[in-house]
Amino acid sequence: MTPQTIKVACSNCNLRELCMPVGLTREELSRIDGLVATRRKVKRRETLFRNGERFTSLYAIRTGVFKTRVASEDGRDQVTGFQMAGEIIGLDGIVNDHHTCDAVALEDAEVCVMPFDRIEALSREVPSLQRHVHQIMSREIVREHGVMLLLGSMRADERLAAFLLNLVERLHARGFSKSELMLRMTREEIGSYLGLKLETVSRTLSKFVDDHIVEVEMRHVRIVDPDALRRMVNPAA
Amino acid sequence: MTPQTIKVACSNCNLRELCMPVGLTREELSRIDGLVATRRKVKRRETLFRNGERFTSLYAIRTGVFKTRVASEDGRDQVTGFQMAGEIIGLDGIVNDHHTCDAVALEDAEVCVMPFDRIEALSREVPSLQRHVHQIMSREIVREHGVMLLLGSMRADERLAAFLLNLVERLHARGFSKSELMLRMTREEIGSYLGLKLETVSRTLSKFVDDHIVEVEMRHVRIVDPDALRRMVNPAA
DNA sequence: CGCCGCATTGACGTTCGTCAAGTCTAGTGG
DNA sequence: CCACTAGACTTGACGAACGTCAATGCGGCG
Repeated sequence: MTPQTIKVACSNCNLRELCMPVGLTREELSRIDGLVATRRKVKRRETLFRNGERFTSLYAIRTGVFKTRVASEDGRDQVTGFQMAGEIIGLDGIVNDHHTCDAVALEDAEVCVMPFDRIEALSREVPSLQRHVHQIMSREIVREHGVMLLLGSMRADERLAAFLLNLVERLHARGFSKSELMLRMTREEIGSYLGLKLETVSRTLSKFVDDHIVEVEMRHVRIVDPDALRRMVNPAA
Repeated sequence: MTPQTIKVACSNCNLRELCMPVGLTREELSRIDGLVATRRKVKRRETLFRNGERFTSLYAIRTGVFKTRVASEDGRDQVTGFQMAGEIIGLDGIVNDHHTCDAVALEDAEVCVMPFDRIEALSREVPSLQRHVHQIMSREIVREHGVMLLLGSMRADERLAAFLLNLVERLHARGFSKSELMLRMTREEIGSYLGLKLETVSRTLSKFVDDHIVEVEMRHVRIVDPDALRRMVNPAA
């Protein structure tokens, strides 16, 4: 076994508790080591894939944070999500064999490239991988339901509260602080995701600071009163 | 072959050009005839499944229109989609073995019940079915991206225009008119889907009538100037 | 025939977007 | 190393779009 093959093996990956191999037995895990064809580095501001490009692979994020965005032919665009280590992107490309959104690295990043025909072939042989692929897609559908609820029925402060709680929770699952986070995206990108203008994001953040709910120094956010944020998202609880 | 088995066979279904069997060969089609365990009738206002219920099956709509909705613990709820003949619902339940939204019939309806373990088993044996299941899920993800774009960046009139065009296009694919449609949902349900209040939906519809873009008689809508609607959704084109 | 849910319309208020000015920061090149 | 610059962020004043509240009309169902 060369160092190279060790390097791209899921069975050795420190993200295996979060990523593709979750819930697989040791034996299944070794069977899916062939999933990752290669790794790919993506520099800050560069795209992993773009709207219109041919779909070939799903990507598991190893390091870095991405945004995905869709655009209508006129200038309008919408950030559809922010993705971090262990999350899978590219699912949009399956239906028409071409991607329908852009994936842009918000910082230097690295992904595992998983050719989709390999995923499908292995899924036929490893039922728990098949189930896992279905779960990943279903999870994305459910996540988007939540975003629709947010965009369709929440005020600016509620949206931002939900956003911050979601980010810090996902970071915490990756071993980072429960209360402190470094934003990898601009106010404008946050606004695009939340259906707000950047000025509204900025003003709302400032209001949170005034209310001693968070402390903000540019991209660095410390959540002082998480319960206040939770009450905004869900007044009942 | 009893009449009963004929009745639930995909290979005999008049929706096979729209539904699960799309793109399958005759031989593959006969292999998936076992997919549908049974049919189920759902009366107007009744639910096919509810948030929290155990997930067992996907459902292919044979007749009728459904809405799906998510709710937060406080009263807020959001219609996440309207589904009609040939479309598949229940995908939200895969990830956690429980449904996370409600599916409500907007008129008396009938669905084909497809137990998910059967779908997975057959998918392993029939690659084109496997591919098709993946496409259905990916299509739902892409659809939701479009809704996010709508909710995040469009004005009320643009949202309503996009909604009407989308509905009439899907109805046309099912053999109905290109320009006339019967709404199966209330103004409030449309508003919930579009992130608007029912009064705004009503006012915006009235404005379309004043501008000779549509004719409206309660639930009955006739699209007089589809290009005007298209220009609202996409000013560039 | 009467009732109730659905829809329309108007008056008014709130929230958020727009426009503009000014500050801060990080990165670049002298 | 520092000055410069472009991009990112903040803040204020104002206006537009949409929500809220309320009155009224309409139509289908029992």
